[in-house]
Amino acid sequence: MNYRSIKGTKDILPSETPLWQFVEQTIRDVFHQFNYKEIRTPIFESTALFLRSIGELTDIVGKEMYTFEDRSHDSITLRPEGTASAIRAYVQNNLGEALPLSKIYYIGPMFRQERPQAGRLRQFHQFGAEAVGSPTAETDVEIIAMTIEIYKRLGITNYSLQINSVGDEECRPRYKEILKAELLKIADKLSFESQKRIEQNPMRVLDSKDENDKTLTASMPLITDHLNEECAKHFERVKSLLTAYGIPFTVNGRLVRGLDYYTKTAFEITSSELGSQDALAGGGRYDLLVKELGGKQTPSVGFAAGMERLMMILEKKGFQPPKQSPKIFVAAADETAREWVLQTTMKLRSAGIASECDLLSRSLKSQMKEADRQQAQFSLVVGSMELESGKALLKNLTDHSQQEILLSDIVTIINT
RNA sequence: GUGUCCAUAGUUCAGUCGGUUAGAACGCCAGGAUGUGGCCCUGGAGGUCGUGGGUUCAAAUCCCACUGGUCACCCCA
Repeated sequence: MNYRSIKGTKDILPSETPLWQFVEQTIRDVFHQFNYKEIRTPIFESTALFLRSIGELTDIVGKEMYTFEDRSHDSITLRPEGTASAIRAYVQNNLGEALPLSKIYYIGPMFRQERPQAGRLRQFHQFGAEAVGSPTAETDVEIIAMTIEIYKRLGITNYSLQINSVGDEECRPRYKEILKAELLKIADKLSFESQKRIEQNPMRVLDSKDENDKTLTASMPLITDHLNEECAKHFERVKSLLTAYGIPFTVNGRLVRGLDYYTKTAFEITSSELGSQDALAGGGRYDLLVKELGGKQTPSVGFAAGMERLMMILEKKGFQPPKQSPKIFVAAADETAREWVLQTTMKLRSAGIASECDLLSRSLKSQMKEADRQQAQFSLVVGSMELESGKALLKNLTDHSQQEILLSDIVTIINT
């Protein structure tokens, strides 16, 4: 094999696209029912946008971005996530001037250069939504409820929702100092990775998977106990609304997301059906990002979710998307009928009926086999006899029944 | 980026202590008294055994490197 797709990228084959299309349609249906409108942004942006929004110290920016210089020597990056582009577009196009609240969604490919593994690709697909312009807890909960509605709609029930509040620009730095001081006391006992994080990203240490780190930090102060009044109130409101909506959740005071722009609410949905990459979706509030990217101070909430991970669960459950098969296969019994068959197939298609006929000059038996393989609902065999009499047998391939029909009526018969 | 395991028809796999024509199932193609699919029967096509080196009289089989896949770490969708 001479050429292969790039490591960590995958072809989505004709046998798989029906599932993709079905899932995408379900997602769009939910978004539209929550009145979110689609935004489509370019899949590459200036590198600076991601540095500024995601944060220079995050893993995404530090070691995962596909960054290159184009022929004009501009630094370009393939988007590693969707929020930065969406907010850039929001600011650039002054969407905030047209409406007090913009509810937008996106769906498409993202790129991160990591070592591939189960549930992790270099080109993967995310869907997500942003509610730009609302500070209320009601909006946080709408975003969470909408995410969950998508999984519910697809019959995925085996997930768990974890929430946290990561504070705001006032209480988070204060908490970070307290935490840092505690961590420094035991720094030499922590894992190498955690030691590196104490200075720049101390909250990450609490999120470490290292067993030893976990026990060492078991009694460390949590951000949820150090929120200022506003953040604490907001968090309480989120929790009580979730409860009121009947959405189960657990509070995880150690939850930190991989992007620096989150404030107040952060959440993650995980599934035990997945491998060690078990996050189905994540999101939260980002009240500072719009201003950071040159817009007005605009409180916002959003989430992003992985398509592939969602589909891994559906496949595991044996989920079958609706079939995309022709309604009728028109077969030619002999050479004289071939032209009629072609024309009739075209006529059926023009009438909006998915139809197929033989293009390989094959025997009638082969044509019938093809009709079966394609899972056509009906077959119609036409030869010189039928052309002469103007009648033919229409066969239902599911229940094997046949009925004689007038060739001139074929379109209306199939249409009913 | 580090590590694990793996690499044989289109697919999933078998292939003994290295031994000469590399197999199966499914799929694909063609037939089964001359114009009807699915099941069944018969026949057929299809593999430089991932690539390159090495050991050996002899390598799909043993060794090394590379490439790719896989899973895990890290991190996350």
